[in-house]
Order: sequence, then C-alpha cells, then structure tokens
Amino acid sequence: MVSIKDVAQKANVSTATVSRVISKPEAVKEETSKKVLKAIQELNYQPNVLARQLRRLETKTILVIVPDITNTFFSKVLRGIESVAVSNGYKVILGDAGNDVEREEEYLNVLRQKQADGIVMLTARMETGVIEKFSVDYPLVLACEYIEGSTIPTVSIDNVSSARKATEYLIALGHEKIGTITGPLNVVLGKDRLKGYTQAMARHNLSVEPFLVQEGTFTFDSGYNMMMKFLALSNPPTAVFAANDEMAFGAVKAVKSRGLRVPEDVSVIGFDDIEFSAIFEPPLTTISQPTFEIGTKAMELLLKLMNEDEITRNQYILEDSLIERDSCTRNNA
Amino acid sequence: MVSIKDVAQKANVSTATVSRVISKPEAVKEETSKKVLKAIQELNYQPNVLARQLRRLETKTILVIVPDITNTFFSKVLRGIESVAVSNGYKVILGDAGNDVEREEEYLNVLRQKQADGIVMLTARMETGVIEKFSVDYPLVLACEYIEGSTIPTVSIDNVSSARKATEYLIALGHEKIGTITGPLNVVLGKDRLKGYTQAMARHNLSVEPFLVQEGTFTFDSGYNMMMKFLALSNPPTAVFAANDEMAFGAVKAVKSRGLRVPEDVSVIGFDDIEFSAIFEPPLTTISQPTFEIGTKAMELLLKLMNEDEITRNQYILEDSLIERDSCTRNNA
DNA sequence: GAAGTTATTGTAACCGATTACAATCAAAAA
DNA sequence: TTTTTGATTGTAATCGGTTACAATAACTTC
Repeated sequence: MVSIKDVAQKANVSTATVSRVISKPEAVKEETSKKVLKAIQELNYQPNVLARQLRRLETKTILVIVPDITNTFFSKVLRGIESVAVSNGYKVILGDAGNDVEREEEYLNVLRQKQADGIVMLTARMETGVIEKFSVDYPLVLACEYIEGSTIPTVSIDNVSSARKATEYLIALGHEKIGTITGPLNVVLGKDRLKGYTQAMARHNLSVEPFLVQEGTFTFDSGYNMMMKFLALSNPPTAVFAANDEMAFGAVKAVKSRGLRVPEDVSVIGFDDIEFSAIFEPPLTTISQPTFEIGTKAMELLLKLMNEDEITRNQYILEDSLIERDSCTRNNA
Repeated sequence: MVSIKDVAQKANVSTATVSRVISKPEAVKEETSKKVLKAIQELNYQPNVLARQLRRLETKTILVIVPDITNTFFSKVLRGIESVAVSNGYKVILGDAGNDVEREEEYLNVLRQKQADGIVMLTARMETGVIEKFSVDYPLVLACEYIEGSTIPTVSIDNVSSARKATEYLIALGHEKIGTITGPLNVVLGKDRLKGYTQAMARHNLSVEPFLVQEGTFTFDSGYNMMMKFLALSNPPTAVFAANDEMAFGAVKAVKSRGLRVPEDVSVIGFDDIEFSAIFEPPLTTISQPTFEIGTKAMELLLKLMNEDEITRNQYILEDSLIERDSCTRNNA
C-alpha cells in the first residue's frame, strides 16, 4: 500500500507538504507542488480517506434510510437528495431497511460510530422517542414521512389536505358512496390520508359508514383484496380512494376480475404518481408528489443542520398536484 | 465526544482492556468485564468505527454499483447480495450511477481510498481495460452484466441462450416474421440478446431482414417508438421479442394505440420479469432471471475473493426460466 | 516453597492522514 | 547591509481505536 510517506520520500519533502498539495495547494510553491504531483502520479497514490476522516472527525458522507428500495417512489426522492449532496461535496450512502423497523434503527449506529455526518430518513416508523432523542445529538431530517407534533426538521406534502383533495375530486364527479383503501393505520401516512378522506366526506355531508374504510398495507395484493371486499357488498361504492398507487393497481385489477370496468363502473384514484401509473390501464388518476424537490429541500436542510446554521423553519410543506388521467369518471348511477 | 479513554478512566483500566472487552471478551476476567461494561453503559459509549478500520485496514463494508436504482430489477439482486453480506458481518453501501458511466467509474475510488473492502458491479459499461486492471488490485465481482472474454469473476444467466429460447418460443407458436427490439448494442446485454435472437432465426431457416431489428435503449419510450416503426411496415411482424420488459410494455402500448390487440394481432415477449410484468395487461410473457440467487452467488464469490480463498471457477451461469403469461399466442395469419 | 504455567492486564507503537506551531528562506524596507 | 515581513516548509502531536509484547498475578506441580 502506497501511503503519504512514500510520496513524501519520493518527492523529497515532508508529509505535511504532500498533504498541503492535496488540500491547500495555494500554500505551497509551484515548483514543489509539481515535484509532489509527479511523485503522486508515478506511485499512483490515493489518499486513505479513513485517516483523513479520523483526523478531521467528519466523513463528508450522509446516510439515507429508505423503508423499501423496491418502491420507485423513494428512488426519485433519493435522486433529489443526491443532486444537492454531490454538488456540496457529500457522498450519499443508502440504507435499505427492507420494511423492517429494526434494521431501520440499526442504521442509526452508522452515525453514532461516526461513519456519516448526517442522515435523511424517508421513513419514521420506529419509536418516536428514539428518533426524537437521536435528533438532539445528530443532524437528522425527515422526508416524506413525519412525526406528529415533533419539531424535527421535516419536508413533505400535507397528506391530509392532499387526501381531502383526492376525495373531493371524486365527490365533484358526483360520487356519494366513496370507499377508501387506507395504508397501515399505525403509520402517519396511513392515518393522515384517512383523515383527509374523512374530512372531505364530512364537509359534504356524506356519511362514512365503517364498511367504506378498509385498511390495506400499501401493497398491490392488499389493494386487490380490499377491493374484493367492497365488491362483495350488496351496494358497493362507485368510487374508491386508494392511499397509494400500488393499492390502486390492485383495486383496478379486482374490479376487472369481476368483469366490471374502470372507470365506467368504479372510479379509482391513487396517491404518489409512481412511474407505472401513466402506463397502467387505464392510466391512473392520482396525487403527484414533488419527489425530486422533497429530496433537494431535505438535503438543503440537512446541510444547514450540519453547518449549524440558523434554521428559520422546521417544517416544509411542498405542493402536491392532482394528475387527471383516465381512472375516474362522473357517477352515472 | 466520549472515547475509549473516557471509558478506561471511568472503569479504572487501560484502553487495551476496554478494547478487549468489546472485541475479544473471552480474554478478560468476568469481574473486569462487568466494570467496563458498566462504564460503557453509563457513558453511552459507541466506538469510533473509523479508528478501528484505520488500524485494521479493513472496513467490513462492500460497495454495490447499480446502473440505475430506479429499475426494480436491480433492487432484487441487491436484496440477494445484502442477505449474504449481513449474515457475514458486512455492511452494504449502494452507489447509484444514474446511468452515467463516469459516475460508475468514480465509485471505484471508494475502494482505492479504502472505504470499502470489495465491490459488486451490476453494470460493466466502462472501458474494459479499466475494470480489468482494477480487478487485479481489488476484490471485484460482476453480476448481471459481464465482459466478453474476461476472467473476472462473474455471475449471470446465459443471455444468448435465453434470448434464443424466447425467440424459439415465438417460432414454436407458428410465427415466422418475428421482429426484435434490442437493447443498446454497445453493451453486452444488448448484443447477446440480439445474438440469441439471430441464432434462433437461423436455426429455423427464418430470414432476419434488417428492418426486423430495431435498436432500443431499454426504456419504455424506446420500446414504444420502435414498435411504431414495425407497425408502419406494409407487412409488420406478427411477433416481437423485446430485450427487456420496459420496452415490451412500450411495444404493447404502441400496438394498442393503433387499435390492435396483444396477443391476438401481435405477440410480444419480454425479458427480466420485473414486478410489474404480472400486473400489466396483458400479463407479460417473459424470461425470468433468478435475481435473488444472482445476488447471493455474487456475494459469496466476493467473500471468497476478499478472504483470498481459492476460487475454482470464475464464471457462474445460472438458470433462467420462461414465464408463460398472456402476451403471446399462436400465429393465425 | 520454588519453579513453571497460564490467565489477565498494561504499555506503547501503530494505522495514515491533518494541522498547530516552529523554523527557515527570500524579498522588501530601512 | 541589516532588519522586518511574508511565504514556504518541516516537526511532531493528534484523531481513536487495536494489538504485539512485556509485566504481573494466580494457579499448578513437585
């Protein structure tokens, strides 16, 4: 292994000078610099980053935890994070929790052990106390998911109002019997999207009978199964709000499997606007989140946190938008 | 920051003893161990992993480079890699190249700078010489993609024979005028899948006229566009082999946009069997790669490489399988 | 009880960089 | 020419662990 000493020896200077050539070139004479650069070239020297990090007590690396890398929604947010990170000299490493809360928690050790300077979490399913406490000691930003009533810096959309918007869209189309397939109700996203649905129904004096609310798990299969439950009712809903696109796909599939059509027989609206929603048949009407912007904003916040800059605001709510495609239509019952 | 010294002081032992309690507990007396553990607890001590890594000159971390994290095919391989890695005490960090060859190459520096012990590359698009040279100095395994004629440890399927199989499936259904939408022909996967197609056609004495081969880019849009070209022919193919599923989706969409049906008017077969292929309409007939196994096998190979164990074989070819769904049917022209 | 073993702990060098501080050198000012 | 000043370079401490080796303690064996 060729180290800084070898370079110093070859160039006939001290290791301090070599170090300076690399990280503060203006402090060394042109001539010396050349000598050193030549030695570096000839030896094909690459500094050992660990040593630098140890000495500087910083890694210029941030960690992003995603609940499930398989979900393309998160990869887009990741792209946003990355773009800001690299342009500020930070490396991004990715921790995939594989939908396992424990693994999510384990990743926090990466910070505790000084292998990253900050963290962006696209999930917040572990115990609230743990995160809160952690964020006191380490730079942490939540994105997409969040914790109710917490002051941890957070970037997301307003899920309640987005869900309300989606539901009101169906109401505006004349639907009255509207079902919802929720996400898991032990995570905020699930809860808030249900809340938005309930609010919309209430505002328009539509009754939310218990059987109109089915709890899913954000998966295709759960969407399929819950829709099957709706269809088994003697008087099924004419429209359904699914709390994410995967479940919406499942719901549509279920409708079709019964020989019915979307949107003619049942309107379905989703949430997230993942890649596939436009390709799906029918193209899915859904709520689009500004994924890339969520990522960039989150990373900008994290940078401030790591620099110990003043943060004027902790919660950033970005604008979503409703993408009208072909999975919803007027109620003609 | 609480360091090993603080713990040593508090427990009234040397730092060496503390270190031993952590990494070689059997070498220290029960009583002392307890004292130290107590101090660790009380101070909430977490070892600085950088320091350990620097001293040991190993990171217990491997790097996985994916060409595009947005593609779910790769996330599945990643899961396989991960499962073997963590059960052997390795952390996995992910480098997303975002389809950019330069960034792919930059990630190699992570190894050169000693931030990871080994690397699995799910892409091999950079200059052959660079990879070859790199793999002499560092443990490297290729998975999915590969380099022709190279002896770098590689895990993949036999793309030529898989593509041949897919094409012969169409031939067996009575198709004679079969088109193919290839991947980019400057990457092996594109080339090999085309080769398989060509072989199949030749074996059955079917002529491959130039207009039957259209080069795509592995994207939905390119699949759509190339299919449009086919459909513009006075006598379009009755079946199409697309070199990956995304392009197959695009192709199907194009067929439908012309008011034609899949598979009745045109049969389409894909490659990869990504998540969405089963949901798509019609469910896509395609070649399924053993993604998880590719991942596990690759990681096992890498472990051997890092341990400098004997490697008996360098190329591992795993079995693919043809998944028959509903996008292909008998030629009834 | 002395000698020989083994178990346990401490001392200090080491991993490979960075950087405060000191030393040296060259150019400008007196 | 001497002094002052700023530019350039070197020396050595440091980051926080690990581990070879030495020292000491505890236990056997005769």
